[in-house]
Amino acid sequence: MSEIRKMELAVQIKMNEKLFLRNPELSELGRNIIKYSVVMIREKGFEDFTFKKLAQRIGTTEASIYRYFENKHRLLIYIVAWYWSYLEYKVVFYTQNLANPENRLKKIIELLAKPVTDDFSTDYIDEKLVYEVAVWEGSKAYLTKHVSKDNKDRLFKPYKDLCGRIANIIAEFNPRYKFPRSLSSTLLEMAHYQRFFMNNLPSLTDFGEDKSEERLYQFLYQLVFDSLKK
Amino acid sequence: MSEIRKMELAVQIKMNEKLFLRNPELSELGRNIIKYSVVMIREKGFEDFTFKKLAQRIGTTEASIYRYFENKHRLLIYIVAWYWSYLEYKVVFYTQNLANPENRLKKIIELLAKPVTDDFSTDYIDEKLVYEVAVWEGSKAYLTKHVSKDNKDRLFKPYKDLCGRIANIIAEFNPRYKFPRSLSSTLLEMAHYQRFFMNNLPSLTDFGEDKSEERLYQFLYQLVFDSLKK
DNA sequence: TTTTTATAATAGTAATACTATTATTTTAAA
DNA sequence: TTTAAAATAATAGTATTACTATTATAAAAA
Repeated sequence: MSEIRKMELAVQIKMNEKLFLRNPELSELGRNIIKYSVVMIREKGFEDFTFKKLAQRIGTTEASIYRYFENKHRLLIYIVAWYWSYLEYKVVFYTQNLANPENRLKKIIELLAKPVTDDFSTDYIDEKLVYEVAVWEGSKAYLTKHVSKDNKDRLFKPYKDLCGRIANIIAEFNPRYKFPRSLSSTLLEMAHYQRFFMNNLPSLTDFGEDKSEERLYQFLYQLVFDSLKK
Repeated sequence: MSEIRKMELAVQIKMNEKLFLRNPELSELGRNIIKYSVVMIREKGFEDFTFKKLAQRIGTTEASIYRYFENKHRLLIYIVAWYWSYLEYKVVFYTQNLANPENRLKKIIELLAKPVTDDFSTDYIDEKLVYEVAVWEGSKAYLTKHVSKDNKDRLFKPYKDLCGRIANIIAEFNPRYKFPRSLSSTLLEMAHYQRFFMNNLPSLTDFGEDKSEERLYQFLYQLVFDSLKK
């Protein structure tokens, strides 16, 4: 039974061609590159992660990894893009049955603040680790001098799509609110940053002592709905 | 006259000893390291910035720069810490004469959203450039595997101090609001991120087309005061 | 079966991030 | 004023990183 359900819910994220040189999904080596890069970036941090170390870990060579990704920054963008696509998939899945925008928004905030309940099988990718990589390293994907060039290549499309989708729900909930997109990106960023602060720089938050996911949720909930109260 | 006023308002930021190996303020070479690292990080982005290139630019050697800073990441932390200290100084200066917390908060949001009016002389540091470095590279100061170790060395104290100061004003304005510190860090982060988005990933904001600083200000103002309405 | 094509490994290079040692300048003591 | 000590900076390295050109091997097609 669980086999069948797993197959029904199996997620296949369609990735933009510009994100890679060769599609890593289509070979054992490629899938290993994704899987273990996520593991190692989490372990070492992005700065200490190198293609050489990854190659050693998965029993291949640096040059072979370079045939899949131009460089390690592109690989990071790939992972982060996968994460946002995956999250959008979840958002769509869990909100499609909800009638009014208020409930949809509430559900989204819940997904953001209380993430990663291993609900979809994504074969070779560990979604919990990808989430952590997104929190710790996600901003580095776009905080570069070549952000505009990368943006033209649509590398950030998954993030912008999700942001736009949430902004639409915000606008539906309160059409008179002036900043739906900024509120949406604030929600997305703060879901990550407040969690990072809670765990690592707790005095920047009000839920550092008990590291309470519930209070993080409440903060985001209030932030959004106080802004949208009519 | 302007000479005298300049002297009166000249800012001397006291920096934590752990931020450097040798105090760069105390030598011509040290001051050049700070001044031109800010220039070059802005020009090239932090990833492409190296001590070697900096050494060439200011006519010294790599090894000499290493006598001041352990590595380029520590130099970034120094610059960002200087920025937050400078901003806190400004906050104190511009709010000391304001009686009620509402006006103080309003002033702070103004300072954050409409920054860098060359009001204080800071001799060798270009505050406009430092602000831009803080926006583009600031998060990289703490988004590392050694954030906790760095935090124990109090490297992020200036950021946490400013965050705490604003949180206190928030709590004074509305003592029943539950998340003053998280709202404060959200305000600080979003002042940077929404500006970065506005200029580089405009569809994540609602002020991308006209790049309107005024609307960015309004967004932050509403975000804070809608949360604090009693 | 042979040829083509796809894929991966070998063997490099230039640049980066440092460090140990030596040289020079400044300061202080004799 | 001279000499010794201390502070400061430069030289000359090394190991690692980020990448590339070329060669080898395996798979698919003719």
